[in-house]
Amino acid sequence: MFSILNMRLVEPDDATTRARIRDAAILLFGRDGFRETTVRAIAQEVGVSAALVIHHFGTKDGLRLACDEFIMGEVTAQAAGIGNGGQGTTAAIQSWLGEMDKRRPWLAYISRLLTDGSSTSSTKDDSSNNSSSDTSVGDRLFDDFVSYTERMFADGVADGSVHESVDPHMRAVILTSYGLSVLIFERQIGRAIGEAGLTSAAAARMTIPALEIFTHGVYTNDAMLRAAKDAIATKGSTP
Amino acid sequence: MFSILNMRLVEPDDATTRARIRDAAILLFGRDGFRETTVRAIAQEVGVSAALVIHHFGTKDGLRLACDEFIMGEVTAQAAGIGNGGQGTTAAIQSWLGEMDKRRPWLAYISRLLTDGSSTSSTKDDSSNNSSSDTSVGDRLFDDFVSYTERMFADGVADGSVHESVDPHMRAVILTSYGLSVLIFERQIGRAIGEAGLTSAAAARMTIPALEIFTHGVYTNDAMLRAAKDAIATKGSTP
DNA sequence: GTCTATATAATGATAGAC
DNA sequence: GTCTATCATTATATAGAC
Repeated sequence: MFSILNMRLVEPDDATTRARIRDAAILLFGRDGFRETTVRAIAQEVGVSAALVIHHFGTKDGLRLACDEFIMGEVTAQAAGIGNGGQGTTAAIQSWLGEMDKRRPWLAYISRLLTDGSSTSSTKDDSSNNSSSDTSVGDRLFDDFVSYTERMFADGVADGSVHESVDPHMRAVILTSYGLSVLIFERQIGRAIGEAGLTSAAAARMTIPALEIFTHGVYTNDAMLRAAKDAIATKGSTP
Repeated sequence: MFSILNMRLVEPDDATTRARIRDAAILLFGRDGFRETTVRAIAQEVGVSAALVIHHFGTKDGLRLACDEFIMGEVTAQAAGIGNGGQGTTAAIQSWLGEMDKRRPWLAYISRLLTDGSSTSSTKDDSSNNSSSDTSVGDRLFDDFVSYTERMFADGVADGSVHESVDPHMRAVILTSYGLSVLIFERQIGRAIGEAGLTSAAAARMTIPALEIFTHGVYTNDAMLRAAKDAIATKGSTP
């Protein structure tokens, strides 16, 4: 669920030079950031000339676009089988934790996608919507997660496994934000427990405390909640 | 608490050129990122020459350092009076929401601080610790929040207002990550509800759904939690 | 497809006048 | 303190041979 990115573990990886360049770019962009990664560095990583990189993708930004599209294609923003605690959930969680390490290079890229900004182009739908709105690829990814989360929790409310909320949409936004935060802060989280980033060990250690929060909350009473409701309620009348 | 940054609202702002340059730098670094902001752009924002910027701070990185130190000094990572729902909490929440807009430029800088990496120097303690560890300013900020959160929740557990956790440290790390995520995703969160970023209106709308989560959780039963515990427990024996 | 130059532009930083 | 050149470096991108 939150914090869970499930991906198709890509086809027998085509080893064309173009693909190898793209993969190296994803690695370096994800590790160092877009602006700080040079075309030369990517070329060197693959063992080709910088000119060849440009030859294949036109410009550095074209390469970035190709990386974006590849990642967006590979990421299916869905919550594995870890839906609502039904049977198979235990196995699904184990499988997810086990394959964590495999996915890490892509996770770093996704993290950049969400925080770096820019890169406004779309996969292929410039058709109807050419209004000024500059929704970046990262924005679209975030929105997809929100939609998915909202739908899933609506189902949960329907079958009684999830509490109702006064504002289901906002709750979905918040939970999406929380879930993705472990990607953004993977280095810090890892450091805090002596691991090198979001390793499977780190992910495993996070699971129980996180589920504690989402199962029981952290507060034993609703004093905070009531105080906040009062604050909001009286705000309009007393600015 | 989580997601709550409280700052001293700075002294009558000194209007020395040096300070004005630093403020402009904070604005642009926060808005566009360190690498993408040029010395010339900062100079233009202030209305001086690029050479003067360098004259005052030595290098661009020196300027960044000055910004880091300024922000770290201004930010007191503490949870306003919004501690445990005691009296005064309502007023504290209102005050926090009201001053939200004022703080936004700094929040953007802090967001960069947490995600941009680099900038390894410390405020003034290079003394004992010159071991290879590269703890960035952002890392230190994150760690400070974790320490603060952990301490606060330990108090909460002691006075009965907060549930115990199987792993209090990890819980603090997770809650810090969640709290800071609203900074990182301020643009996306704003967009999701038709606001321009983390305005006070957006913050207000977030408050109740967030406190719902931290008061009741989202799940109505502990099926997920039990499944996860099983997954972790059997993992060692069946890899 | 792939390479070796090379053109071009932008940026951080310096020198020295005022 | 502040400015106007100016330098040196780096990075993207092009040209054209193989």
